[in-house]
Amino acid sequence: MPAAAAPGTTAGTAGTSTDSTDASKGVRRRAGRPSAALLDHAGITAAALELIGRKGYDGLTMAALARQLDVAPSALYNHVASKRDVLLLVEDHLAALVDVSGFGAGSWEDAVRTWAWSYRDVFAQHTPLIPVIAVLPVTDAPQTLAMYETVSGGFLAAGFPEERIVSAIVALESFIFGSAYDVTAPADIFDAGSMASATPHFTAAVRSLAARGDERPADVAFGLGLEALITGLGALRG
Amino acid sequence: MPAAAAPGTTAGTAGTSTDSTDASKGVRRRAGRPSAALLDHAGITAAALELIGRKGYDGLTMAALARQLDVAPSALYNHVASKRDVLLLVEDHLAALVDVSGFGAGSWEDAVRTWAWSYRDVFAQHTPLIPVIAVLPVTDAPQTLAMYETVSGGFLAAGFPEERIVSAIVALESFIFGSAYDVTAPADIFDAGSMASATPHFTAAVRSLAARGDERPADVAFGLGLEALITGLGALRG
DNA sequence: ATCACTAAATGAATGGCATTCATTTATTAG
DNA sequence: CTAATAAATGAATGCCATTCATTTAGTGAT
Repeated sequence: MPAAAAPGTTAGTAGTSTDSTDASKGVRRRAGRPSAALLDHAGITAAALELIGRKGYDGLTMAALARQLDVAPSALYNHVASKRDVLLLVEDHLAALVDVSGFGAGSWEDAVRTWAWSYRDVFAQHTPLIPVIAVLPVTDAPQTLAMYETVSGGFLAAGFPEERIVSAIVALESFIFGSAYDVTAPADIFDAGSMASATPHFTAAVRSLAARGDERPADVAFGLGLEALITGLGALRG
Repeated sequence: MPAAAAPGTTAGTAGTSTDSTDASKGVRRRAGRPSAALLDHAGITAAALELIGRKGYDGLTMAALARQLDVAPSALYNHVASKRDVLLLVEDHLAALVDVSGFGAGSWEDAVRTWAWSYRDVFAQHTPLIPVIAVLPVTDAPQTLAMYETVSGGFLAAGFPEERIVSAIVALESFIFGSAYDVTAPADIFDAGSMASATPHFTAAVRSLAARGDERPADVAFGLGLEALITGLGALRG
């Protein structure tokens, strides 16, 4: 509270006072319907993404988001019902970044490879969304739905029996989500510390993994699992 | 604030007043060191688990946990540094529930099957822990470490090259964590709603899955992926 | 026995958070 | 011209984790 700018109690006729707090640009409307709406889903999504990029998910609060948009926090609730809705907007935006171009182009195996790696990479940057996505009814996430449609089409074209397609995709997705967390895990996550002597097999395994350390451990594990899934699931084709 | 019970400002000599608010049993010490400590890790863990079981993770607040233990919220901070620490205690307790008995008994494949299904089942009931586990340094989670030791030993005995063991376990774990979310997903998660006509392949696939609906979809997907991983990863053995 | 120390409790802040609500007003439809 | 509405405001509300000064009961050393 900089200087108690006497903001007109319950809005007199005071008109144009420049915005007080600290928002950059300057003059803001005091209330009422503006000539063009300040907020919409696209703007909220973009602001949320910028905020996430700058401050991370801890910095994504409704207040910060409102500040970014030069608007009062409560104004957001004219456009989204809850913070969860904001996360859904972000999620659906990200779904469009996943590379599904392989389906319809090369082999099914290569298409899955491209899709899975890019899917993991996108959400490794956004792990706080994973608990949301995992339980998200796809209904109100059109881009996400579009991704599923392309992938399903690819599986169908590759000869998968229709009733196995969703299960196969879910299995891959589960692996992808879990693997996204790995990417963000600290390097020393498997350091047993003082208990190392009590866990000889595990400690040795961790050490010998670290020994040959050109590729990132998370990438090695992901590659290993993904190839296994591609081979195993591919066998379901008719 | 029930009736402003005049709680003795900064603690007079008031002695024995029975606990006011609503805690059941009755007389509680007013301050100072009790004859035996009221709190320890085991008690906190047990209380947290009971609370989670009764109210879910939303009900697990430091205040509720303290109430459960008939203690002031701030007292918890003599034993844990943060709420995250409480979640770690819970996680480590759950790790001990995972069935690793297969390792050292039957085949490697069966051991992995038993382990993976039980691991998934345990954490499907506790998905809010997954983001915590996934980044958890194992150091201060002895039961979790014990699980890894047993599993590593099983892989080694089955002929896995040492430097592949951690990667293989991580791949399986990633799949398990991702799959744990599926179990809790709503049945209609893949209902495309009004957009169904725009996503014909996907919609058809969802429908044909639902058609043959004896087994839970999450279980079908998990079984499919797990068998693929077992086959694929098993091929790494020397 | 006494005394200093310390572990373990208290309860009263603190600051941040999402969300709600009565109110205001510019624009638009009739 | 007027009534309705969409979209903003800012002031609560209630919940949350966490901090802090303070108190006190045991414990170990002298």
